[in-house]
Order: sequence, then structure tokens, then C-alpha cells
Amino acid sequence: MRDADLQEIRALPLFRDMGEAPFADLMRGAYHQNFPAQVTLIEEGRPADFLHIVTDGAVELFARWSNRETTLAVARPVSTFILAACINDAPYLMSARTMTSSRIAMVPGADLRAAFLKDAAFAQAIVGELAGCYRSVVRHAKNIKLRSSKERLAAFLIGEAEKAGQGSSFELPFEKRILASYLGMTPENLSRALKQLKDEGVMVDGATVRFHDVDRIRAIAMPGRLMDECV
Amino acid sequence: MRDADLQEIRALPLFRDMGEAPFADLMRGAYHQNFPAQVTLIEEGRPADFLHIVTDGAVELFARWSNRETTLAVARPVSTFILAACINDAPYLMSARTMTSSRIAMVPGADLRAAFLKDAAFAQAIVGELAGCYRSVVRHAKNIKLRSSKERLAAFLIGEAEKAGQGSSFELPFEKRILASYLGMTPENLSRALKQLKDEGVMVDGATVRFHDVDRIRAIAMPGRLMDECV
DNA sequence: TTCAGTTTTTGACTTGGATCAAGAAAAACT
DNA sequence: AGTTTTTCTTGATCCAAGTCAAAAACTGAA
Repeated sequence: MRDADLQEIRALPLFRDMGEAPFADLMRGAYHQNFPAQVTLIEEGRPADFLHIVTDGAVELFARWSNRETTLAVARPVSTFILAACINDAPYLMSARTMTSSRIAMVPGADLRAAFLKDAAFAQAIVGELAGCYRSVVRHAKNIKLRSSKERLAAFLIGEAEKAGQGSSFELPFEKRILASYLGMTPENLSRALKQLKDEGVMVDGATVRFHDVDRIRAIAMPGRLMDECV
Repeated sequence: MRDADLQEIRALPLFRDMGEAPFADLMRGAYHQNFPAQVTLIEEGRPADFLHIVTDGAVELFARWSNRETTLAVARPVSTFILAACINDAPYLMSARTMTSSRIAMVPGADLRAAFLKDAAFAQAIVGELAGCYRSVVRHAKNIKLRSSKERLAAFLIGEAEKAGQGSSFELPFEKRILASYLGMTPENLSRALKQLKDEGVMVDGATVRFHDVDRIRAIAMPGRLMDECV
């Protein structure tokens, strides 16, 4: 692996505090590769061989059942995914595919478990990461079960606006098709929900979104740290 | 805390492998109390002060938003809940209330984090528990997003039958009202879904359920380890 | 018991969101 | 540029599931 790549991974909260030697051991068996868009990295049901880390691009985490498919999360740089399956040495519960051309580091699960036993700081970081992942899925489940699709969309838009900073407009971070799946609705319904929000002062042009009056959208989404990552 | 209680908690996967001394330290600051039914143990949004362990009874984990409420899980003996919030020292994302009269052990979150740093075996157990919790919420989210309510009900019944063993009938483990909320539907709709399953050979008498032909229900639920805890 | 308060069921009705089908608009190729 | 493919939108229709209302069946206390 290239030195610059190592630096980047080293900077992740997950690896930041671990000792030099364990980190070097861990990375010895790791790969770092480029993938084109739409490549399946992980298939649900398979044994969890590698911890994956997106260092560039974007990865969709999704699940399939009986001819249906749903997006459960989108991993963007720099973050890890499917840590839980690796730790438990259990089959993946989600599939993963690249959304754009992406750069992915892969750390063998066995090495991960070994490093975890040797390095206390790493163990602590893993627990923190895992707890964070857990809380994020709980939020997703609450979102789906408690809000209507219009409310979910409003909450998502508020969150993106928040992330984008104080600029008056922002871009949707991925295709509407995937956003719909993530929000638990059909693309058709997303399109209509977007039109409904137009009446509430949301201007949409392609992937560009602008709020006429943020507070009106807030009133629909009623975002809060108990359901939304950002408030 | 009574010695018998300590034994019981000690036997949990979470505490089984930790050293004598750290376990004793951890339990020194812990409480073990009886609560009547319908007592709110935890309110979402509050800072996570204690790890809770149900040693007897049953606890509903639920969330509220804008006048709506949903059950996210039911904790039964002997298991822990809201570990993630304690570990991350973050606000609870779920509320908890006793469903029946219950016995709950409470371990201060600060002690938990300290023990975690001192005892490697405990750290490992926490990671395993946390990964298990994570996977269980992912399953819940998949269940809600991918299956229809009739399918969710069928899957739930198959799971319960599995747990109950080879007897020809089993009991619903809690009120239908709560089951409906857990499965993400209204009580009225659960009632109707149950009636639909009657046509598929599910006999329901109060809380007692009996399958005429399990395979017919399996064909609806299509259970699998990627979405259901038991197959 | 009886009575009050639940929970569960049922019926009638409404609605949010899915489905189907067909254009329009972008992207992604030659 | 033009052509193909995919994504996005729109309209029409349908259905699963929610809502409202009121019985029926439990539960638990006096």
C-alpha cells in the first residue's frame, strides 16, 4: 500500500490511537484498490472476510429480499463499513456496491480481530465506531417507522442543507432513485413528494435544491438529534 | 446486591470472561431493583447514565416522535439494553418501560467505561454484544423496509414457533397492541392480518397460535438468517 | 360477583403510497 | 452530432394500510 494511503487511513478515528506496530501489522495484509462505478464489493450472506474502508468515491449499502431491494446506507469517504460482520465473524447482512468510481481499502477480518486483542486503544476505537453505527441504524429505523415519506424527505433535505453549510443552495449527494430507496419509497413517490414540498417553498432544479423558507421545512421534518444525525 | 443476583449477571456472555477483580469493582456501584409493570425506566434524549440488564420480566424499548410511538425491541431475561448509548456517553435514542413486573440491574456507565479499559476480555465481550445489537437492528430495518405487514407477521410467528420448540402450538410473548407496534402496523391492521393468515392455516385463540401447515406460512414469510434471528 | 378500564375485533371509509404506462430529460455511448 | 440507455416525471388507477367508531372480549380491582 502507498504511503499516502496509509497516512489517510491512519488518520481515521478507528486507527488514530493505535500503536505503530499493531497498525503496521494490520496494514501488511491490507489492500487498497480502485473500482469503477456499479461494482458489487460485497454480497449479503457471504462470510465477512474483510473490513472495507471507502477512501474515495461512494458506496451504497443495500439489501435484497424476494425480488425487492432497499438502500440502508451510503458510505462516503473516509469511513468504514460492515465492521460488525467482521468483528462477529458472521455473514454480511448487507450488500455493497460502488456508486461512483471509488477507492476502497480492505483489511482482513482475521487480522482485525487479532489487532483488536493486542491493542487496547484500537479495541476502544472499534467499540466507539460500532456504537456509532448502531445508533445510526436505530435512527434510520425510527425515521422509517415514525415519519411519513414527505416528512422523511423534508428531514433529509434539512440534513443535507445543514451539511452543505450556510450557502443558499445545495446539491443532492446521489441519484434520486437511490434517495427514494434509502427513504423507503418509490422513485415516483419521491418525485411527487418533492412536488408537494415545492408548495412549501422548496425549489428543485435537477439535483440542486434551494429553500425559500427553511423554517417551513423544519416544521414538517421536525428534525432532532434523536432521529437525525445533524440537527 | 445479593449473591444469587451476582451469579446470574456473571453468567451473561457480557461478563462471563472478565477478571474477578474488575467484575467486583463493576458490581460495587451497581443496583438491582424490582419494578412494577408499566414503569418508565429510561426516557429518550436523557444522558445515558446506566447500562440496564433485565434479569426478570420484560422491557419494551420504544421511541416517540410527534405524537406517534413505535416499539423497536423487547428485551427479555437475561439481556442488556442501551449499551451503545452508555459506551458512547451519548443521549439515549430509545425509551424503555417495563411490560410486566421486572427485575433490572443497573451498572453506572462511567464504571462500565472504566472496566472496559482495564479488562481486555470485557472489552472483547462488549464488542461482541454491540455487534450483535447492531445486526439485530439492521434485521429490523430490513424487515420493515422489504416485507409487507402480512409477511412481517408471518415471519414473526415462524420465529416464535421456532423458539417455542417442537410443540404444536405456542403463545404470543406479549400483547398484540405491542406486537403491532413492533411490526410497524396498527392494532386494527394486525387483527386483520391475523385473519388473513387464518385462511393460510393459522389458528389463533387469544394469545395461543397453532399452525395447520408450517410450510404454507414459511412460503409467505420466506424467513432466512439475513433478516430473521432464527431461521 | 359487578363494574370500570383495557385490549381486541369488526365494519365502513379514507388515504398514502404502490403500480402501470408513457413521455421528457439527462447521461452515456458511439 | 446523433443514438442508445437510463433516470426522472406525470397521469391514471389500484390497493394496502390507516383512521374513526362502536361492539365484544378480557382484566383487574372493589
